[in-house]
Amino acid sequence: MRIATWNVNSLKARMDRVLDWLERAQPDVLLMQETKLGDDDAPLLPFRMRGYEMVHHGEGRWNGVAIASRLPIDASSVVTNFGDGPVRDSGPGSATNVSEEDFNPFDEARMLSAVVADIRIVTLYAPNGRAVGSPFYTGKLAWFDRLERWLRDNASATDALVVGGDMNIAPTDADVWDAAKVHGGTHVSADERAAFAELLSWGLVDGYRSIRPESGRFTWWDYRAGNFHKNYGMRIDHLLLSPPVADRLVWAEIDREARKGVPIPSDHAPLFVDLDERGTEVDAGWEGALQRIAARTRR
DNA sequence: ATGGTGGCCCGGCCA
Repeated sequence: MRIATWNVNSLKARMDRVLDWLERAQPDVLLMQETKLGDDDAPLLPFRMRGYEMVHHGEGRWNGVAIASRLPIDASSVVTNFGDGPVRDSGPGSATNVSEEDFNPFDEARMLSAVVADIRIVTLYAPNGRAVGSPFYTGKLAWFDRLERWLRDNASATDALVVGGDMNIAPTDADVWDAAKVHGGTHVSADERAAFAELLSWGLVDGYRSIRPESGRFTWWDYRAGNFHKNYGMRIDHLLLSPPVADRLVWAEIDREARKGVPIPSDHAPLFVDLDERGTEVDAGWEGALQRIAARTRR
């Protein structure tokens, strides 16, 4: 079973790239972020024609998250915005921006979850934060607090769980091209990294890092200044796996090819994990599962 | 050191 995540930076603008990638990479489940669509504009039919159901949670002009799956999505399991109610409409004709004082990441379409193949999938688009210490940064940290509370209240690390997406956090200095150059900025601050570490201490495993120890592997590169070609990037997109899922992990990869070419693709590359075909029931072998994961993880 | 690019939709915001 292949589970992927990709910040597509406008699903409308990237439709051809995304559909081509589905054909090439054959993910069973694709978590998407920054679709920049309202739900009424979600392109359900083109995905359906390729065998993928899609659930979408959007607001119009910005943000927007989705799950596409060629395994059945349990419609009764869908959760949006941490179950906290509707998000704002940022589509045409609506207010186009909010002041710092009015910024509230919970007004925005950043969280969608559904159960697929007995695994609870969570697709996340974390706030960017803009500048350390700004209200947007404070809101980012509050948003991670809400995520952690939602996990505590609605899930257990003994559940089969994949929490993925554009987290906008590079967990360690090995996840950025130059720690000195990014020091002081968002994505790498101590508080953001603590929020990420909190997810791991709750019980989630960083799927990619758990089996890929090398530095210099990124999921995002700024469009500007030829950063992609210089590999000036950050590993800010993640697939965090609860132990029953992590125990099935056989491979993880970032498809850098998808960041290349014309017309220009998203500034993020897709990340995927491959799981073996065992089920996710590990009750009988829980300790063994944890030991296998620990033995495999090299940090 | 600054500014570089690309999405939204058409002036400026957001990443």
